[in-house]
Amino acid sequence: MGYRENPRPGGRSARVQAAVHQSVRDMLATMDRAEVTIPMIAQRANVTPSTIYRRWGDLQALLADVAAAHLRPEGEPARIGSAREDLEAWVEQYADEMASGVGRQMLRDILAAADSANAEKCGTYTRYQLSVFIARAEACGEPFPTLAELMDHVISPIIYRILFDQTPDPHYVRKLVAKVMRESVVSA
Amino acid sequence: MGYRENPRPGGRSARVQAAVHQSVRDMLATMDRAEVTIPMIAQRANVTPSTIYRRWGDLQALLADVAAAHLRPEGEPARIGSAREDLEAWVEQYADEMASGVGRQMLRDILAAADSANAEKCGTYTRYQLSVFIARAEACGEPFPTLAELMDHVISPIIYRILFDQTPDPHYVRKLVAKVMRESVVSA
DNA sequence: CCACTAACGCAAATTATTTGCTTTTATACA
DNA sequence: TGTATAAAAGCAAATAATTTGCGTTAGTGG
Repeated sequence: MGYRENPRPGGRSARVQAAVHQSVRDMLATMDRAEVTIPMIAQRANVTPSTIYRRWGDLQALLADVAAAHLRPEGEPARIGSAREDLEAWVEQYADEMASGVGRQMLRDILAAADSANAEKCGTYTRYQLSVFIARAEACGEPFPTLAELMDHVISPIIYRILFDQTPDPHYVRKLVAKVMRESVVSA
Repeated sequence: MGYRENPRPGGRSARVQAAVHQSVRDMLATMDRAEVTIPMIAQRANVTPSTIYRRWGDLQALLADVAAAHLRPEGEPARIGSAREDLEAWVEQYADEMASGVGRQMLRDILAAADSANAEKCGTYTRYQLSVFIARAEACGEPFPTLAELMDHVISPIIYRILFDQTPDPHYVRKLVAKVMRESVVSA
């Protein structure tokens, strides 16, 4: 009865999941989110609507699932130079992606879902990425903010602005990073 | 054809709006959000479903409207002592309310709506409340953070935690306020 | 008091969702 | 290799939500 969280790769279930996810991405790219329906997604994915209803429950949950999958990091963030430079580059790209139309919509879909599992997942992704920079800095003996400081004073303000409709521009993002770095130096 | 944003008070339209809002609040208090439907809301409000569909569009939008109405501040925040004390008390209550089950759900409803007008409204409410503390501090010559500092380093982290499922506890909230106050003193 | 129109009610038509039952298909084990 | 098993998919009927056209009501301004 229960659907497994991570279907065995290559199985039928995995194929259906991939087809449905792809279908959702296609539709979101083509048309307005408000006119996307489960029957349409099902048709494009060559699947019956009831399959989607049984597996995901409703549109909200499906969209949240697709969004979370998209937001999952591919690997470790790029290494350019110092941990600070790496962080700056990463945050700037993060802000850009989240503030884009698609990114914003994904955020909303994730937060709107009744089940907060995807939201948690997202937070975990971000914390993981940041912890990589922290580890690098530590390895070099470079002074660096803590994870909590980065989450509270860099990530949170960016996300807040995006959600409440004030796009964070690159200059603003750099200022946030600069500030948190300055404080970490002082306290070190 | 168009529905006016603020119906004339006392008119039929205003009565319908009040009845529907009340109905929504009643239902959210009684039952799970997932089982609330427009036909049910309509019945309890003694209104036809089509009235609700025509006026609000869909459940998301209606819930966002109700939530935004609930979040609108009643008046100026309480005056207890210094601006700092006032701020501390207010933020603590703000965090509590937003982190509660109902508050969290309202936040989500507001953010999930296709139209971001309600989200913006909410942000404006918060900024307005904070600006009152700033004005008070200025009147007393008390050093105080700027609006941007408060939004970025107090409000944003609180909201982020709530949305991504880490309830901010009172101690954490006090620390945020303490930190932003400390910095404002340094820079003054 | 009358004309005007935004907003509502009603009901039929459409569309989405749920559900019981059947069939398919991976997988584990003989 | 088969064969048993169970998870997940398909199908179709039943239910529920949404949309829409049209007639009615009730505030508003003349």
